[in-house]
Amino acid sequence: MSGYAPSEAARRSGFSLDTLRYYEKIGLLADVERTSGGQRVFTDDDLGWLVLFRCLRDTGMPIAQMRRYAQLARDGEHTTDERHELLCHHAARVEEQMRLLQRQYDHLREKISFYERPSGTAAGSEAG
Amino acid sequence: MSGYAPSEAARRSGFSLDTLRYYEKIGLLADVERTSGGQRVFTDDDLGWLVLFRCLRDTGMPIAQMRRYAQLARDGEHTTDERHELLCHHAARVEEQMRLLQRQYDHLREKISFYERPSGTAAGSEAG
DNA sequence: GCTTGACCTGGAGCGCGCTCCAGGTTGGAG
DNA sequence: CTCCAACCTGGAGCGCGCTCCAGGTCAAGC
Repeated sequence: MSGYAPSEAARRSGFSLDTLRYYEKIGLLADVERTSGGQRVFTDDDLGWLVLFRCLRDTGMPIAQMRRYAQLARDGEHTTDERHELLCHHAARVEEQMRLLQRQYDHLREKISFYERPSGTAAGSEAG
Repeated sequence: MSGYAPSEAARRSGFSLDTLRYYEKIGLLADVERTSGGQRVFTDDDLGWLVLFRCLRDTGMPIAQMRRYAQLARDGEHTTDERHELLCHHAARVEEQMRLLQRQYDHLREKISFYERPSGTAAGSEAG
């Protein structure tokens, strides 16, 4: 149930081995277990963190902020308010990001439509 | 109507002066006009390109691909099919990007909800 | 016991997209 | 004519997030 070799953790999380080591090195993952010989053993809990990191990374959170979040979580229950706030601020940024992406996607689609309509007028400057 | 000083072009495009120079240096902007003394003069057409570059950049297109598009446009009418295809492929990637962003945003919102619901069970591993 | 592939460490290197700098030139206001 | 802010060039440097490397260790299968 728990206790994954590095390669298995990489497969399940979608992060590379190097990235897993890197995340530990910079303090995103802390206290990763080891075998007596020193090889890493990832738990389900670690995997849960990795899922969260993927979510935050895919939504554009800088690593420094993920570190902060992880540190707060390690600091205990009394940091829940701050963690909550951190995630909410991030969510707001993501919403803005989604709006911008949608807007620029619409521009792109409009641009594409000029290549598809009969052969008419070139509306915006060059690049028709 | 046309003929903007660098600072004005920067203001209107939202790119920094350094970025405008950089874009010219790497061949995104070509044949930017100059005064007799060598200072740049940006045209409405240049501004149009910059608007396009911002759209492509904001949607995550790598600069190498923007260069390719710009070069094709300079190469003339017979490249319209290829340009169209390039933009369509990019649009498809943007759609995928939007889906991923939405999915991860939903995860994030779910995570946030655990901080907001009464005080119940910690569903996903740690980081509650 | 031996082999072999997965794993370890510390540290250097990379790819991207700018950003900054030094040292010199330009050009419009007064 | 003088001044000074805006501009020029070539090239170095940066911040991010990994990614790769050398040289060595571990552990499961035969």
